[in-house]
Amino acid sequence: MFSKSCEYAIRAVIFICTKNEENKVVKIQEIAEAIGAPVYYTSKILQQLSRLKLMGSLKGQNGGFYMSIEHKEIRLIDIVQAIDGDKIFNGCALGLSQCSETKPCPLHAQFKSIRKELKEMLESTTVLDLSLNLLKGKTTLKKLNGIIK
Amino acid sequence: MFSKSCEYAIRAVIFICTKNEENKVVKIQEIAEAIGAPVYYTSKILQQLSRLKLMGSLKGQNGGFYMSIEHKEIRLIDIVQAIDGDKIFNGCALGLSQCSETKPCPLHAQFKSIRKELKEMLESTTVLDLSLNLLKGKTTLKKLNGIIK
DNA sequence: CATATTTCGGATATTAGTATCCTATTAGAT
DNA sequence: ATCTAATAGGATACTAATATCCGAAATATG
Repeated sequence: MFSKSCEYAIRAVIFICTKNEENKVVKIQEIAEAIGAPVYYTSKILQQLSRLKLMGSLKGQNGGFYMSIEHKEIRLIDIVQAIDGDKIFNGCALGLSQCSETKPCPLHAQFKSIRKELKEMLESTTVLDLSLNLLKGKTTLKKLNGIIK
Repeated sequence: MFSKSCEYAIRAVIFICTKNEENKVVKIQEIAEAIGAPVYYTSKILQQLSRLKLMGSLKGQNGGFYMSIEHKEIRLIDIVQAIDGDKIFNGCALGLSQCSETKPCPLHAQFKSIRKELKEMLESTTVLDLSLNLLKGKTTLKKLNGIIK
């Protein structure tokens, strides 16, 4: 569904949200460890998100990544779009470039509602929503057990 | 969503269905040309499906691939599963191996109905359904224009 | 100011997916 | 029987995704 990069990105933003109350920054080392992803690779992905202003970053000592109040209102679709582009909800299921409403591929109709539901879900879900559920213990992220005091 | 291999596979089976009335076989050359896919690569994929009895094949002169009446009743899910496995409808959206109903990832609930709809669609759609729509001109496949007499 | 610590960004390595090539095998046609 | 046209299958090449490495830039701290 999503690329591995995108999975890492989503897991990372959720984790950062749960960790940083009032703009406290989280180091890449801690993030990668917490979400079970390779450190250097994760750093590349977060740099990308940072460049797009989907999260904040601070260089130097005591630096790291953070999600401000505004960042926490970011929708999942923005993260997905930043990393994977929009082929998931816009591209043809059979990979046909000319597929459209007027020239539909054989699966076009069947995929329509699925795409729609997926897109609406990604549009309506904020990073904050997900991080709150995580903090409440309703959901789990790799190695996150124990951060809830 | 699907791998390129899987896209080719689905396009191919649909095309073969539209072409072969009463078990007439279609050559790989014609199939690949019709669906706009590389010949050798497509042949590998169809060999895979043939080995799994998801379609038939005949060697030698006048050989090729075909879909018998029984093959036409094959569900899309069987093709997808054969090529891509079941991670699309069973795997965790965030790539977490331990994600489950009791230990859900932060996106588990949101994805539940999407997965379900996708799976049900793939389970209920037969290759024949899709090929019929194609023959009726309701849908289009690359370069298929003109085969409808 | 110097140092330590962190992200940034360019370069490289590894792996998996996609694509091609070639020989063997099969079976119809001559 | 031989020849020809097709799939089968092993081997190889190419490409994109994933993962790692390292030096540069920034910034807090002593």
